[in-house]
Amino acid sequence: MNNKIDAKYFEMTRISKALAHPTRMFIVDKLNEKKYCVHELTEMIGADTSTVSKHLSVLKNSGIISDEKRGNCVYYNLECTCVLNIFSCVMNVIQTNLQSAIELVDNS
Amino acid sequence: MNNKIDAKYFEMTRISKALAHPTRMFIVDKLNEKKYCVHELTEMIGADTSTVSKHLSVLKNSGIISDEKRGNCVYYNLECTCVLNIFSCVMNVIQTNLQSAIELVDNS
DNA sequence: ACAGTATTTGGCAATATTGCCAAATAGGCA
DNA sequence: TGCCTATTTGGCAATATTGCCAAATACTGT
Repeated sequence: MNNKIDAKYFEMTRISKALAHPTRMFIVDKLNEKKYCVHELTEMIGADTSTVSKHLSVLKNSGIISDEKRGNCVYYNLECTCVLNIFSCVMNVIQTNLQSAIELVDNS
Repeated sequence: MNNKIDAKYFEMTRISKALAHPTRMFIVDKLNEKKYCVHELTEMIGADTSTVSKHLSVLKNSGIISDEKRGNCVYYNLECTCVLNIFSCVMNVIQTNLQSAIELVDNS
């Protein structure tokens, strides 16, 4: 795998890396409902504000969400709802695995 | 975020974590063509066999791919093609970001 | 059984991610 | 201006991921 190909796939991991944390998955799920600001999310998540802020920063840098300042608060918005495909994909994987397990039991 | 909710989102990161590496993205992309065995993939990737084997193990444990022994070789198969949605999602994110940048320039 | 090829596993050092605290920055309001 | 709330950033310790080497395991063919 040469450098160019590696760069291509590295670019692609921007999305998967951004989603590779429970808190960030939670945030994406919540932002699919409506816009939330940092302290609202922080309260729901129950971590330090700075921690949540950094998670939001990761999602923003990957291009999945955007921010918008309203007075004292910063509201975050889900830009790419396509990432929600991951959610259904997870269900798909779980079901596929269960199906394999069932067939294994049936054939024994 | 209580333990139960955290467990839910942690479960969901099984997929995103598995895809959060360029080599594993490459493998998924390749397996979408056809089944490949470890030494074929190793040759394409250009890393140590053990390294590739461990990447395959990560993908397998997440349920994305499955393995099948044929004689001396172990062939891997893409079980959940839905993960390919990530690929188009990446393009989507890139385009969305470009669009925002263009609007920013136009309005200045 | 033996040699050769294919793959996995254990171990370890290098690197990356995470989460908290403290401090800095920014806006609202008296 | 000064105080309060909201958010971000720097720093650091704890943890997780990664990649190579060496060794173990498994199968093929002689």
